[in-house]
Amino acid sequence: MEPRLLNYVITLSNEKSFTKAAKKLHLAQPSLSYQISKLEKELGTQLFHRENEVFPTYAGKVFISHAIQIKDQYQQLKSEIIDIAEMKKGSLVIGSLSSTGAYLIPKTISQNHIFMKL
Amino acid sequence: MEPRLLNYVITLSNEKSFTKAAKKLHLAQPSLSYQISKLEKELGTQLFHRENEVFPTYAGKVFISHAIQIKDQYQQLKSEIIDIAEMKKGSLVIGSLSSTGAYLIPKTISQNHIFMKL
DNA sequence: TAAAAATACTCCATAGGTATTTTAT
DNA sequence: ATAAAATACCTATGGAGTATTTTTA
Repeated sequence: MEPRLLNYVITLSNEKSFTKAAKKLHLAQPSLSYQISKLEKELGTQLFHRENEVFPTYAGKVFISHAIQIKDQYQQLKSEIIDIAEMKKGSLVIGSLSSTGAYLIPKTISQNHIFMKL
Repeated sequence: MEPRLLNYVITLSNEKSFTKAAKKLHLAQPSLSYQISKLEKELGTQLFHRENEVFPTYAGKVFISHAIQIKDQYQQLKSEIIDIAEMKKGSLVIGSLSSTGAYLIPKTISQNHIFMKL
């Protein structure tokens, strides 16, 4: 169950229509129908009622509340890693008084296990 | 980035070897190498050092700590939904004194929005 | 009867496999 | 020289598209 699917469910719940949700997701309507029904089969329960409106079942509501959390965590993961990646490319300039700095800076760096590329 | 991939990273970090991790994951070694390097390209940073041992970079460590949390949440999501699915299939027998029960039970059920299939 | 969802099929992207080469000790 | 990772190539599963049918209000 990929995070893409989580988004399908969340969007369908907001739009209350396969056609509208598919449009928002830049997806063909049958593709969305297929993914949702495949997921429902996998879980062994319906996630949505299809009556005059499309709306989440109890299981669907539980699914959605988790889905939102998982989506957030993915987002956090990605942005943290990207920050680290950018950091590696950047550079850090440290300034200090020459008298104390000449001794203290190398010592502090080495004691804190910072990897240096000179 | 599918949850399957999260597991690949976690396992590789534990096994400290592509060959061993691939075996644990019931995967061919080149498939694992491919997935990891593809992920590293996508994120723009290495997740593992490949020296005399395979071990996570700083970015790798951050990734893994998030990955574990996300995996857990997926697990929770799945088991909660499956519980609900099973519940639907089961049945609940309610017993009571006939005098009070005849009046109180239907009233209580209706007031609590429980769906009944008789 | 007119809309929205489901079904049937087709195609293509990519995950994963096997064979092989490269690298590092 | 050996063991492990990377690369090259191939196959097949399944995600997504178009066309169509079914359903329901």
